[in-house]
Parts: sequence; structure tokens; C-alpha cells
Amino acid sequence: MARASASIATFLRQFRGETQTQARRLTVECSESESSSDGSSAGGNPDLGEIAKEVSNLIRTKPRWEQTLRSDFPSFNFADSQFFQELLKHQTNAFLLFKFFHWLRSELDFIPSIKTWNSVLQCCLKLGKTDLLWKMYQDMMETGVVADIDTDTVFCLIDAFAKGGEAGKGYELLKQLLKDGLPLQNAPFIKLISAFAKRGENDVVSELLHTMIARTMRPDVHTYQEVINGLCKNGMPLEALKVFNNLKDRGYAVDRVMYTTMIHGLCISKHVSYAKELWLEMIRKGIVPNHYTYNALIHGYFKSGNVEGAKELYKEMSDRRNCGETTVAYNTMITGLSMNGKNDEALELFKSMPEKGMVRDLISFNTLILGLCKEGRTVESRKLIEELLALGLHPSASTYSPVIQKLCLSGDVQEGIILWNEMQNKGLQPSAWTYHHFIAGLCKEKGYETEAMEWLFVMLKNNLKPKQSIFERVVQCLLQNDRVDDSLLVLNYMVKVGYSLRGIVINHFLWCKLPKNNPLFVKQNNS
DNA sequence: AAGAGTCGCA
Repeated sequence: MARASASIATFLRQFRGETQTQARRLTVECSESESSSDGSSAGGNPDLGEIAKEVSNLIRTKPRWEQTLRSDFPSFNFADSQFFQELLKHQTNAFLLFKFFHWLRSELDFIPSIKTWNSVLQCCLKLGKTDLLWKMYQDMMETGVVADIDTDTVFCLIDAFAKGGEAGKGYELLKQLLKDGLPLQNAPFIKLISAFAKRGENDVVSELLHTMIARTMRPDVHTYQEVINGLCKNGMPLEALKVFNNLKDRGYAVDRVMYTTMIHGLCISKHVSYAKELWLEMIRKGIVPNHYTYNALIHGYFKSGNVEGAKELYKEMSDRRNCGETTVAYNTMITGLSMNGKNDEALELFKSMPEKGMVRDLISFNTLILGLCKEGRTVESRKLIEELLALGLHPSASTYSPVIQKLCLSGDVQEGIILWNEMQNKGLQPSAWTYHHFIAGLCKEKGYETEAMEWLFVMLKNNLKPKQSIFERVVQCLLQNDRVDDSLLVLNYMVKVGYSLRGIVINHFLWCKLPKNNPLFVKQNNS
């Protein structure tokens, strides 16, 4: 593995704000990477694997292994890095491994080599714990291995940046590797492409693809799958389809996941006919649709109003593939039915779930509540919320939002306030859209202008941008209650977030406040 | 080896 250059080390220090690293200590395992890395089980000590297996079992089953381990293996050197590598192979529980790693370092003065550190970092990534990774990385830098950092380390860091929403920093690192002319693999490219594609930053995605191609690294189907997924999620399904067709023309083996991703992307943007074409094409090629594929197309049919088609497909999935009786499949059906005004059918399915031994999850509840609210059935929706809480499920903002919105729209603001408070008490953050409905509802009700203003400020504090019309509603509402100073305060905020004064607001002022002593108004009256 | 799916977007 190539050692990373000094410039990378400097670069990394800038990123995470490390303090000066300590003087580098001599490592007891300095020769590890040269001599023994290739022969982990064949070369060297044949007992190592066996002992690793034993120790692995021990730390899994014995509660206080820390106290007895050394006397259990009196002459064994646990601080042998090869041993730790062996242990990594046998230990599947990463947290236990971290505990052991910590024990080695604190009790036995174990000084891990860069290879060991890399394995630890990879473990963090596997667990999806990027915060833990950065903590480990900090530790690692403090032990002074900074000069040993190799491309494996940097790959881990790039992955962590990509996963942690800092793809930009990851890309900077990759650029540094490129500049240093170090040998690269597909992996870091794929992670970054995936991250940028998800964010819809297509120019960066194509830049990365071009870099790969220029370095004769052939991006694989998996890479392109991320690209296609990103394009679809960002509302560019037809561009995704172009990439997809282009891949087929270039002889890539397009598999079931690719087809499913593409079909799903087309379905969510209402291009069902293209999706159906692909569906037939994959069957012609002998690729059997699985429950992901079925659900995607069923959802697409419902979305385009083809209820019969969706039902037929569902029946086929149940009869021929035997995967109709799952929570996901039912949720898809419930969503689709209530989206198409068939709430009673959806309700029936929903009610039959426990009888059939299926678990109803939050999505089952949320989708049904949404559908019922669309028809104004807020009483039933509230009952569903009670039921969900009784089952011990944790509601989300979209559990409450549709009910609050409907209540506010239909003038039942009092009930809306009750639910709003319940939602606040559970620490759920409403969407900007829900705030709008709620604030508008408060404005409609007499005597709630202070609340309306306060919730508008809460929105701003939570970095949500209220619509201009909501600002104006609140201003109007305040003026009607002679609260000129407060209305000016709200206007001030409105301008601060980038809106300009519109005629409507000026009219509110003219009508409500200014006529009495405004010379213009007096003049007009006289003339 | 992994990758893909269910909740509205006014």
C-alpha cells in the first residue's frame, strides 16, 4: 500500500484541526507491513489463528475477561499486531473489538501500526459510525503515526466524509491523492460519486467519471447505478434513462437492481409507460422481477391513476411470486388506494394486517392518516394517532401534519392547537408547509395574533423560510389588532429574509393605520 | 460484495 505524501498529512491536519502530533514513538510492530502482511495464516506463527479464535470467543462470552485474560494466556504476547489482525477476522461484533482494542492500548501499551489503525477505521465505517471514526482518527494522530498514513487510510477518510455529508472535503482529499500521483482504486470514486449524485451535483459527478475514464479506470455498473439513482432522486429520470440505455449499448451487464432502480425512478416521476417498457424488457431477458421491482411498478401505476393495473400486478406478485403479504407490499397498496380516493378499501387492508400476522409500522399509519385527512376524516385520523401511540410506535412529523393542516383549513383551530402542542412536546419538527397552515389558522382565529407572530419567529429561528404571503397575513392580523410596532417588526424580518414590500402590505397600513393623520389621505379626501 | 422499495411537495 502506497504511503501518503507529507502534503496529505498537512492537508488532513487542516481539516480536522489537529494539534501538533506528539513526537513519534517507536513502534513495536514496525516491520509488520513489509514482512508479514502477506502471510497472515501461512507464514509465521500457525497458533496465532487458533488463539485469536479462542480469545474472540472469550471476550464474547466472559463478562470480565479484562481481569483474567492475561493469566489465561500467561506467555502470550497480546501486543502482537498480527494477532490483532487475526482477531479482526474472527470477531464479528465490532463493539467488542473496540473494547479489546482499547484494553490493548491502555493496559499493554500496544502501539498499533497504520495497518491496524486502518482496520479499526474500516470497522467504524462498517458500523456506520462516522463520529466514532473521527474520534479514532484523532487518537491515531495523537500516537504519531501521521507519517505512516497510507492510501488505505485516506480511502477510509474519504468514505467517512462522503457518508457524513462532507463530500466536498472528501473530494479535496481525492484531488490531493491525484496530484501526488498515487495509485487509486475504484472505491473512493464510487463513494464520492454516490454522495454527489444524491445531492444532485451532477457536474461534479461527471467530473469524477471523466477523471476515472482518463485514468483508464473503467467505472463499473455499480458506479453508474449510483449515478442513475442520483439523477432519478433529483427529478431527472429522462437523463437517467439516457445513461441507462447508453450503458446497455456499451455492453454493460445491466442486472435486476439496475432495472429496478430505473423503473422506480421513472415511476416516481410519472413516466410509467417507459417503466413498463423496461419491465417487459427485463422479463424478455430472463431477469425475474422481485418484490422491490413489483412494488416500484405498483406504486407507479397508482401514481398515474391506474388502480386496476396496480391491483392486477399486486395479485400477480402474491400468486406467482408469493411476496404479497409483507408490510411493505401492504403499505404500497394502502398508499396507492388512498391516493386514488379509495380510503375504505385502504382501511380494510389496514385492518386485516394484524389478522394476517403482519406488523403495521409507522408508514402504514402515516399513509392512511394522510389519505383520510384528504377526505376531511380528521376524527378517524385522531383515533389512528391514539392507536399508534398505544402500540408504542414513535410518531413522526408527518403523523400529525396532515391532521393539523386539515383542522386549520376547516376552521377548527382549537383542535389544531391541541395537536400542535402534542407534536411540539414530542420534539417533532413540523415542515415549513405545516407551519404555514398553522400560522394561517391562528390568523383566522380571533385573539391568536401573538401566537401567530411567535410561531413565525420560531420558524425563522429553525431556519425555515416562511412564504411571503404568511408574513403578510401576520402583518395584516397584527394591524387589525392595532399592533403597529409588532407588525413593523415582522415586516423588518420579512425584508431581512429577502422579500420586498409589496402593494398588499402597504395597503394594509393605509387602510388600518394611516388615514387618520396622514396628510396624503386628508388631501385626497379634500380634493 | 453491494446496490433497490413503502409517507404530500401544494
